[in-house]
Amino acid sequence: MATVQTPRSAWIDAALDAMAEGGLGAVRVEALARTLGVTKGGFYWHFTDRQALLDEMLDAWQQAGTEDIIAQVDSQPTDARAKLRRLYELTGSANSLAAELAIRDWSRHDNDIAGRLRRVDDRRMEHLRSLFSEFCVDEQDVEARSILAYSLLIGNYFIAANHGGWSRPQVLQFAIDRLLC
Amino acid sequence: MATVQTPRSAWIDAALDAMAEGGLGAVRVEALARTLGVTKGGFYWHFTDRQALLDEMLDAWQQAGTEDIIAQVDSQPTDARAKLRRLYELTGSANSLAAELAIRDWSRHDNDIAGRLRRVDDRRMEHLRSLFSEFCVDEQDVEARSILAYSLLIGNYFIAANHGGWSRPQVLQFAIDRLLC
DNA sequence: CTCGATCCATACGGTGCCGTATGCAAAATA
DNA sequence: TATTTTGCATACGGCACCGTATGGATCGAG
Repeated sequence: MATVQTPRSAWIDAALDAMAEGGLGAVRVEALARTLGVTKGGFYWHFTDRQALLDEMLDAWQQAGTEDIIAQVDSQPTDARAKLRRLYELTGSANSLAAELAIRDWSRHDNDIAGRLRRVDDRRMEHLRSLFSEFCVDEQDVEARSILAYSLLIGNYFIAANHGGWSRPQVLQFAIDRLLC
Repeated sequence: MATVQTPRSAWIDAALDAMAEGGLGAVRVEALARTLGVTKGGFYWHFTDRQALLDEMLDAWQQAGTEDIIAQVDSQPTDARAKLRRLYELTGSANSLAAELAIRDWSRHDNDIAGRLRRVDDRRMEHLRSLFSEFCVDEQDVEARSILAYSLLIGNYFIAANHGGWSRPQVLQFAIDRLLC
């Protein structure tokens, strides 16, 4: 076979999946090896140790969770309101947010992770500000809508509540409509 | 000494503190024993096993994170808007939300935890609905504001972004003002 | 003062994981 | 075909934790 059998990216993807399902504690070398159908002998050929995998996993998450999504949203030839609605569609379908809970949890007791998370949050908030600024003049209003919109993005993923007669997508629409006044 | 030396509640408090700082993986019997200045010999006298501690810890969190806060907010003889502002003050100062990230992370791969979390989120959303209903007539508006307010509560704790010239409390005020129209 | 209950110390076996060492087979290269 | 490189298997030592067993110390009740 010309292609690599289980490339680095396979380990990184498996690590992200494990992180999404079981948190940081589930990102175990031997467990990942089992899901990939190999033993950890191969892992330590690709990576020096577990920390190296975690670093590359975080790099991949940072890229996919910010720049990739932002580029996909901004590539649409529409106005800011449509871009914001598109943003909620993308983050809802894609599972790029799946590992976020574990990473945010992780960041509380790891300064390196906290720094990465701050850069991600800053980048996303900056993007939201640029979108809201296209139809809001008051800077305080822009900042308020941005933090509300970002909180809604996070909350929609993290909150498990029911909504009586409405579905979650419906309630999400109500909230978005209110943010886009 | 007439009082118990290290009662069950001491173990539970220590467990919540460890959970808040290091997540579920930090709630270790031997580590808690070290912080309490004893050995795990005492732990296994109070609790049958680690799971029993986790159960009681979750019971305490559920009570403190919902009913205690709701009672404290509703006891004020003010209108709904003032109660909502008070809610943000309480959740900001108290560290009852400190363990939330770890619990939300935990809930993704544990059905028991997911059920507890759903009850907590439902209870909090129900409380928010009752408050917003006091000055909003439209039910969709109430639901939209409630999910936005709850998301903001969660987001304020989970999001690490900076806000340029503004402080986080300032931005929080902007957002709250917008929710209370 | 005795005695039982309460609370903890110490020591142990078992498990799951990390990282290393070494061997081996298939593929690339020459 | 001979040789190197690539990717993984296997086996091992070490560590941290869980849970158990057992003994000891302290305190209140009688």
